[in-house]
Amino acid sequence: MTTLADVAALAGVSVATASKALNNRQQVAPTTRQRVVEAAEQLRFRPNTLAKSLLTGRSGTIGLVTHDLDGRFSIPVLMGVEDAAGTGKMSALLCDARGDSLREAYHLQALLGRRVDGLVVVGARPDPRESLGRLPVPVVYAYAPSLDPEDMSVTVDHEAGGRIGVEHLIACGRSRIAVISGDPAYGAAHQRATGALAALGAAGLAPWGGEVLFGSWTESWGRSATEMFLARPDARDAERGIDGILCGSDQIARGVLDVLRERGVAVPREVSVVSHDNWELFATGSRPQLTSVDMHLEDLGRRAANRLFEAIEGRATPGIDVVPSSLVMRESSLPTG
Amino acid sequence: MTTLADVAALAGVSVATASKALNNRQQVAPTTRQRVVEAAEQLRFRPNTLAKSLLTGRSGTIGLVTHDLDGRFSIPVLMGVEDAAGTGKMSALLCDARGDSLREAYHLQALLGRRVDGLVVVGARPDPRESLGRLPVPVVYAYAPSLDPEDMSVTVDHEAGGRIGVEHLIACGRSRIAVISGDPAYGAAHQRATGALAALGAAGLAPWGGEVLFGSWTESWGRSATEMFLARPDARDAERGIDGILCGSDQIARGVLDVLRERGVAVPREVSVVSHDNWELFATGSRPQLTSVDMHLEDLGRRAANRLFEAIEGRATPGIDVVPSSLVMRESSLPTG
DNA sequence: AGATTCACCGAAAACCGTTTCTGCACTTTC
DNA sequence: GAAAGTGCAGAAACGGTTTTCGGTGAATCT
Repeated sequence: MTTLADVAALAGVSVATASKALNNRQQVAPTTRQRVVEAAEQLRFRPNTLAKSLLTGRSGTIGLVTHDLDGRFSIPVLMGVEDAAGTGKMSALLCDARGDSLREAYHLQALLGRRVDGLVVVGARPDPRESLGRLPVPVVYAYAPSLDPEDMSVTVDHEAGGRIGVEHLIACGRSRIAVISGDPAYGAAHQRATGALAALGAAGLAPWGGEVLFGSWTESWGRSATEMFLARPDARDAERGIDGILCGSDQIARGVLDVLRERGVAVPREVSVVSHDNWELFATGSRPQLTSVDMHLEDLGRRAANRLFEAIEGRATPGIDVVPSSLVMRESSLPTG
Repeated sequence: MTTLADVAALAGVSVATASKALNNRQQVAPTTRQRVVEAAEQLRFRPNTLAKSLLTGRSGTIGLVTHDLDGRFSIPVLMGVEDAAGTGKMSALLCDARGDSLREAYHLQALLGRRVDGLVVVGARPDPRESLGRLPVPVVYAYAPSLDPEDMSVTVDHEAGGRIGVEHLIACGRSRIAVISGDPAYGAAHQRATGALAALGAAGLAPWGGEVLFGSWTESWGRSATEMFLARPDARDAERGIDGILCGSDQIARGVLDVLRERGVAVPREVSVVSHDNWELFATGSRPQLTSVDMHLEDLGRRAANRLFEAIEGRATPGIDVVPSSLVMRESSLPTG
């Protein structure tokens, strides 16, 4: 690897001058600058970031600790962070703790040893997590917020997501709306349900069947729940039957659509279906394509990164930042007018 | 951040002794070593990796350049690399070039500036890619091999995958096997088909319908292809009809299953279905669950990383390393006996 | 007792590549 | 001929780790 000294030697100047020439500083004659630049190109000189880090005390790297790299939700967040870092001359060190706090601690130590300027911790699920406590560098919790309100967190507004979904169904002229949520062990399942119930209540409605159903995030649960609904005597009644279903995830919706199709229920004419997550592959692969609530996870990742960069600059902003969701409309819901 | 000097001061020794104590060197009395270790723990001392890197010329980091972070196939490879790095005291700097060679070049420069010890380049699709040429550090191409045979590459044996799939169907007692491949723009689509045809030929068979169908990797194509097959007059003939289908991907298989189900074709009794990729979510969410060829991508990533580490140690091994696939059996194929 | 050996430890320097501070020489201007 | 400015080089600093070398004291040997 060529060093600045090599460049300086080739250009016939001192390292000091070479440094100034390459960094567009004053006190260098244009011809000299030119000679240095040419020498640098000729030698394919790349300044050693590590050495600079020593001077500035900044490594220009952030630690990216994830908990389910193979999961559906971490990746978009990661992409957002990586994108924000790349445009800001920062690089991200990737670590996968796989949900294990021991692995997390191990990676944390390794990252601190590398003198990362900050950390983004991406949770495996949206429920709040234990804080890492005071660390020598700022930390932003993404997706899963920290339990400590003094920490910086960026997360999703699941309640608003549920509300948006129902409001859209109502706007489609639906009023007998069933709600099939996901795994009750997840806070998000409840929050989405709460938002949905709030929107129903605001319109003077109650969920079809009287209550929200909880199960799991799977297609299989979507199928079971739908069969349970259809088993009720008034399910397909023209006046009192279901005319809309809000699903806790695209996978659930996928199961729902399968059963509706099998039973000859027309979607969206007879029943409109709206789901959460907007997982392209599921949402566009199904028949009909799914209207779904998008959490804007990549945006969430970008925000997390930018907040971290601000904190590194000394402008920390404690508290939870909530990224609003929005609806992506497709065929499974039929908007009126 | 605490330095070695702080630790030495607290332990009442010199930095030299503290260094020797913490690095298990000779010339330190056991009691002294103990004092130093305790002081280090008390102060949460983490040696500055950057400072050491300057001395040794090794940064202990590798660059991880991916081309579709949100894609299905990069992630498992990434996980494998990250896992191998973590156990080997290395860290991975993540970059997403998003299929753009300009972005790739930019990230490459940034990584070289950070003095990474090596690079793993993960392709977006399995087709061979342009070599990056001679770089000051070793490079391993993962998933998408390099066109230059002197480079180090680790990739998938798609032909064997196709063979394995057909051999399994034959072992299930099937002999009238249709092959629905994916996007013909992908080499993998052809290689999988070639392997399938070879296995059929070895058993004295030809694909049902006379040829392999190419389309895209989508569910929609799986549905269309199946409908085309079923539209033939002898499709469901007891003697000459289809009794097995090999699909180019789980998504295609998903579409295939949907149509078979709609048409009342029993899977696996009447027709056995085998697919590629073993994407858990698709393979286990379908009815019946899919038998699928697994590419062992995480293993591929681990191999790539380990080969890179060997190259960094000076033991480079040019050439293409092919990771064998294997079958994961589920309900969609009915093994006999 | 005096000499020798040895284990243990500390001071100081080297080291990595870059930036920046300080000062010197030379030129231009009044 | 003094003052001001320009262009450049030398050397320190950055933050650690490691190494070299020499010194201390205790134990062993003569």
